Amino acid sequence: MDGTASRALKTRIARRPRERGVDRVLKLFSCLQAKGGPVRLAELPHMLDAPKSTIYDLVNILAEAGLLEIRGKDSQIYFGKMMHLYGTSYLQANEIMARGREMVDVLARETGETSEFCIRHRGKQVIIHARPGSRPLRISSEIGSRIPLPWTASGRLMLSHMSLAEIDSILGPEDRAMPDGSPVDIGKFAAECQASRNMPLVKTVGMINNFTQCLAAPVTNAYGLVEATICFVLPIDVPAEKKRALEARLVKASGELSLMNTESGQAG
Amino acid sequence: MDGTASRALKTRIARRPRERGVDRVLKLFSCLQAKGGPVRLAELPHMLDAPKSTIYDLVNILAEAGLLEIRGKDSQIYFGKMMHLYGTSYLQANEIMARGREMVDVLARETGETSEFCIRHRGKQVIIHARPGSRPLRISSEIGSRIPLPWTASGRLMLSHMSLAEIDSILGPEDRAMPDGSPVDIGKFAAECQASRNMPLVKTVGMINNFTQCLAAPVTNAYGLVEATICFVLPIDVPAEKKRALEARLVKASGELSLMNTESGQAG
DNA sequence: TTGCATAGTCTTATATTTTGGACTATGTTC
DNA sequence: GAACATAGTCCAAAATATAAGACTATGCAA
Repeated sequence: MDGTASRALKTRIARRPRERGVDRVLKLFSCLQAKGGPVRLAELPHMLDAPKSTIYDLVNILAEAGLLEIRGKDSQIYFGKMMHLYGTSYLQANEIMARGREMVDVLARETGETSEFCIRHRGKQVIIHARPGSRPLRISSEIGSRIPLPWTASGRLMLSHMSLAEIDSILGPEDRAMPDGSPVDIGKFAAECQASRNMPLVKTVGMINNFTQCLAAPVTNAYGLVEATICFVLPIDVPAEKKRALEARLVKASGELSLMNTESGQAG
Repeated sequence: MDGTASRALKTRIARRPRERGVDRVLKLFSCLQAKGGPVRLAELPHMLDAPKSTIYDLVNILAEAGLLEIRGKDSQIYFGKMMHLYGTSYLQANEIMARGREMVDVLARETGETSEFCIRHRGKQVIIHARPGSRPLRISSEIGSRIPLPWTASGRLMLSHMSLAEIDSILGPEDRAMPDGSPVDIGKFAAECQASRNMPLVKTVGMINNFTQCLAAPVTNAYGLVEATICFVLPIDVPAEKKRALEARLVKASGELSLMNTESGQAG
């Protein structure tokens, strides 16, 4: 009506005067996850930059459904029992994830090193299970923490089957800078991803910080796609021999987890 | 405007011409949970009695957010990785639930009997973790299955702190009939609930069917409220001595799980 | 008690989501 | 290849959810 781009504007640009309930809900979940613990209901509208009436309405609906819980006289909000139940259902339907979690526990116990199980969500890797090693050094690997894919070995594995265009479309603006702020060269990064295709193990040394290195191995589904990675996070100065042993152990773990059904090898 | 009950009608009666996105999402989750596994996307509008366009739209949004996953060329829909992550966050914030799950595993291993961990959701109990016993008999205790509260010992415990009015408001129409179809006497049921208050153990024999009995013990939070129950599901003919031993074990487990902080005894 | 701050409820209008249904795409059968 | 079945996309209109903000409730301080 008013110009050339009226349709385009309509899609998703600029924060519109009103936002969809579902979108608000997704942001709410994401926010709670980021916080890592209960948040006061009265604080949520501010945190989400959303109207009070909307948030009170939605939270009540979600709490009624058991996806959220409201606790105490100051109405602390956090995930609810149904969220847990649905999450459990996911695990039951995805054998690979359930076994990955267990494997992390086994590896950490066996080796004493910090072990993680990671998946991809959009342009980031998400740690869905982790077990700290017995070393004093505490490496920041909280469950749920998100790291841009270009920062990690895991990230390269999880993108290894994708084209440059796909990779480019997946990375958000905030995923295109390295920890030191320097921009990611997408072409080079995509090449690294593709180079890691079918590799049993990828290592990055000092990429996130100067004190740690990471060993990552792919966990593939029945179609041969990398669904997750299993990793060790190690201090930079691990003795060479120990490192070699850890690498071998990780590759073995990866192989045990991966579902490489020969029959479905050419199904995808 | 048009009569006495216009406000009341506006609230939730009759399926309105349109339904809210959030409500559709909740029904979708519930439906997937009930199915217990992936459902074809094209089938969902029919299953949910919802318009195609709406479901396709919502599913895409939820899949993009990682709460659902779309798999294969026939677009199988099921819960996604983020659902699992959020569910895990719930567990981390609710120590009691995490320990309850572990305890079920311990009890089942130790005794060889079917053990369950249950919570309440509206007028039903929901099994959030279960471990089948070593007996041949398979009792229907799938994780996620829902049973009306009046059918179980657990149900009585979980309502034990409530008044008749509260109990009445919680039970939906479908929760007011026993397995044999006979209606529940709410007054009598509420009395039974209140009688189970502070009981370390409640038993029901042959209530759901004639072949099983159930032992249930309360798991209370820091405020002394019953947040969950831990149970044994046994065949009707367990030797008396064995039964006594199981009862004792369950009470012990219940005590270990329950958080009865003396300091917060009068906080609620 | 008054005044102030924080929390939560309720109402009404408008901006937008939901919806029906037409349309396209894909695959299967004859 | 035509006819059909199934799956998925797109559009414009109507119905209603979101949002703004007034309002009430609660708690605390002076």
